[in-house]
Amino acid sequence: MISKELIAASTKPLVLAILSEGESYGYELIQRVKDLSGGNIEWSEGMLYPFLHWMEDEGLIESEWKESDSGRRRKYYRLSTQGTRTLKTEYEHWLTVHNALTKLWKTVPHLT
Amino acid sequence: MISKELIAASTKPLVLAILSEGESYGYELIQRVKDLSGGNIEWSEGMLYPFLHWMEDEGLIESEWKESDSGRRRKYYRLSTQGTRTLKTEYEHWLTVHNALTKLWKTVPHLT
DNA sequence: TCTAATGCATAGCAATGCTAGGTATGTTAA
DNA sequence: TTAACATACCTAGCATTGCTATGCATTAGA
Repeated sequence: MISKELIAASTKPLVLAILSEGESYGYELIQRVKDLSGGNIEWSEGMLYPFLHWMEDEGLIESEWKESDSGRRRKYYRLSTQGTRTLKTEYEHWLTVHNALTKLWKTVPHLT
Repeated sequence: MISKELIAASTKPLVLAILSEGESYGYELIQRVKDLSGGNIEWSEGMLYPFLHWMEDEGLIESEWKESDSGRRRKYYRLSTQGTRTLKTEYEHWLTVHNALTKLWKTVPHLT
């Protein structure tokens, strides 16, 4: 069970990176991340929807209601210019921390 | 400026990994992490000390007051057996998330 | 026609992060 | 001498926030 801290830290970069591939909507994002992580990352709707609203308020993503072929209405999100920039800094910050951790892990016996 | 979410997610694995090299104390941990990260990760004392107390309560680390050669008293921490186990699961969880992110980042143009 | 899956939304409060403030000692420079 | 800085640890207290729990609506399948 992945800690809520790690979930909190990875949600923004994950959403931004997925949307960089093309538009998507809440429900699909949840499943995409579950798939990508082999079932280890499970977002709840109550966590993701408010977060998407917040990201939109921050100008990182833009939304549009659309009718899917099934007739169901979905709120599609896409990256804004600002979101694309933020994806890059999120990537850099993650690597900064990852590199610090990697240096340490290398010296730990029986870790890998 | 690294987000508080990313700081929160990385503090536990960083402390555990540093202590796996040998005992250390609060003030030194703060500097060690600053060094390791090229100055990008700056822990505050008000954040770290309560966290170390919490880790000790959880049984991840053990402490001992000692007199340093300079005559100053320091509270030295070392990994417990439980802490060593937790270091391993923290490592695995981090990699799970890191791998999911890496898959996505590979397809993003101009990211690297 | 009942259940499960899809799909979005938020009130409300329990939990918590960490700012801001405090204590104390050793060292260096003026 | 003594001021200033670095070292070293601690916590009260509360503003902030995460997300559980719940609700609504539609479509698919059994």
